[in-house]
Amino acid sequence: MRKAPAERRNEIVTTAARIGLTEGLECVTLRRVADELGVQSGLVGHYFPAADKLVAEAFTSATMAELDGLLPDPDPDPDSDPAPHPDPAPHPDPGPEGPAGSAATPGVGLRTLRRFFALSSSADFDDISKLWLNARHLSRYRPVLRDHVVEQELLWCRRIERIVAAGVEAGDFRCDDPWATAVRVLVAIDGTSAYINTSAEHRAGPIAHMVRTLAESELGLAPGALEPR
Amino acid sequence: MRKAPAERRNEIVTTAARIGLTEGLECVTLRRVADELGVQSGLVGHYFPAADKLVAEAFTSATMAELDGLLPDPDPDPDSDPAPHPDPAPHPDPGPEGPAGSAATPGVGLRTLRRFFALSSSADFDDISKLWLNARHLSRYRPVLRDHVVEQELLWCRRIERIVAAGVEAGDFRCDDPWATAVRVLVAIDGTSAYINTSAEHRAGPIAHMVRTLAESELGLAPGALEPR
DNA sequence: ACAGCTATTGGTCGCCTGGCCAATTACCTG
DNA sequence: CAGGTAATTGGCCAGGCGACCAATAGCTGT
Repeated sequence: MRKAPAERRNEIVTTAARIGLTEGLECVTLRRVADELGVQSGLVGHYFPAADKLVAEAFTSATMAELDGLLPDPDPDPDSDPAPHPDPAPHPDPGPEGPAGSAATPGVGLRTLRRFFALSSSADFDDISKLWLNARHLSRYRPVLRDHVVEQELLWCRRIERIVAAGVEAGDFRCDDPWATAVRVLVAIDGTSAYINTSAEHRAGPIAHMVRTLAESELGLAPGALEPR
Repeated sequence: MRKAPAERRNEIVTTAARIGLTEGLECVTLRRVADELGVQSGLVGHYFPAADKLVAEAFTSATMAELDGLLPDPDPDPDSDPAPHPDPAPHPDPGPEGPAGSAATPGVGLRTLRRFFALSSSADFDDISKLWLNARHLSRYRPVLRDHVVEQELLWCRRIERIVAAGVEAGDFRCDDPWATAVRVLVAIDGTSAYINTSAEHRAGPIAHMVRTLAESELGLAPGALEPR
C-alpha cells in the first residue's frame, strides 16, 4: 500500500494523463484519480495541494509521451539517454540519399515526416486531437495549464523545426525559414483536427491531403513526396 | 416584471449569448443568466427545463449574429427579409468588373472576402475564436450543443461557398470546387485561431498572411489580391 | 369586477467539486 | 525491538451546479 513518494506521485500523474487523454481533462479530479488508483482522495490532494497543477501535469505527461512516439527527435540532446528512441523507419534500405549530411542521416527527415502525417491523419490520433482542443480551451480558465500548453506547443513546433532543418542540411528539403514552416504545418494540423468533436466526417474529403500538400509546398517537394510509402 | 413568454425567452437567450461570448459557455448557467436579468433562477429553468438547450441556443444566437456581420450573404433567400443586410462595401466605385454576372454584382465577392479576412485577423475576432474553440470542445460532452455547432459549421461553410460560387460566376474567381475551397479556408482560419488562449502571440508572424495566401491560391487570384484596400 | 391562466417567486434537494485536517498506520532507523 | 517520521486514511466543510415544486402575483378575457 504505502509507496515511495516519487513512485506514488508518478503513478498519480500517469493515471491522470490516461484519464485526461481518454475522457477529457475535466474528468481529471482528485476523487476520480484516487478511485482509479484505489486510494483515498485526500492522498491525491496531499501530492497536489492545488488540483490545477495535477491537470496541467497530466496534460504534459500525455503530450510528451505522444510527441516522442509521433515525431522522434532526429538529433536528441546528448545528455539525455540516447537509447529509447525508436527508429522512425526500420526499413533496411537507406532511401534516396542526398549529399552526405554532417549530422543527420539523409532521408531520415523525409521518412519521419511521412510517418508523422500518416499517423496524424489516422483514427489513432483522434484522442490527441481531442486532448489539444480540450487543453487549449481549458487554458482560458486555468493559468497553470496554460503555461504547460504553451510549453508543449513550443516543444512540438521546435521538434518539427529541427526535423525540417536537419532535412534541409541533408539536402532533402528546401526551406528558408524552418520555424515559420513548422508553425504553418502545425496550423494546418490543428485546423483539420478542430472538428474532431463535431463535423469531422463532413469535411474528411476536402481536407484529407491538405496538411501533406502544404508541407510539400513549404519544403520544396514534389506533390506526393510525403505520401506514405 | 411579468413579460410575454416570447419576449422573455428571447431576452434570456440574448443574455446567455453575451455571457457565452465574453466569458465562455461554461459560465452560461441558470443562476448566472438569472442574475444578469435580475430574476430568479427558477424562471430561467422554467423556459429551459434542460440547461444544455440554453447553452446550445446561446451559442447559435452568438454565432448567427457574428456571421451576418462578418460575411453578408451575397444572394439571401427571398423569403427572409432582404432589408437588414448591411452593404459589405459601401464604397461608390463598383470595382473591377468582370462580365456582367446573372445574379451577383461583380466585385462584391472580392470585397466581401477582403473585409472578412481583415476582420477575422483583427483583435475584434478574438472572442469569436474563443467561442468556437469553447463550443467545439464542449460538444464532446453535450450532444445538444454538438448538433448546434455542426449546424453552424455547415452554415458558415455554405456562406463562404456561396460567396465563392457567386464570385466565380461573376468572373472574379477561378475555382473548380467552391465547397472544398470553403472547407479549406475555414480550416486555415480555425487553425490560426486555435492558439487564441495560449501562444497566439508567439505565432503571429508566420501565420499572419496564411489564410489570405491560401484563399488567393484557391481562388486563382494574384498574391495580395485579398489584402485590405 | 371577477375568475382563470400562467409567469414568476423562493426555496429545497442531491450531487460533485477542491480544500482542509486530525487520526491512524506503515515503514525505516537507531 | 522501540521510536519517530511521513504516507495514508476518513471525514468534514463551503460553494456551485441542475432539477424540481408549491405558492404567489399579475395579466386577460368574459
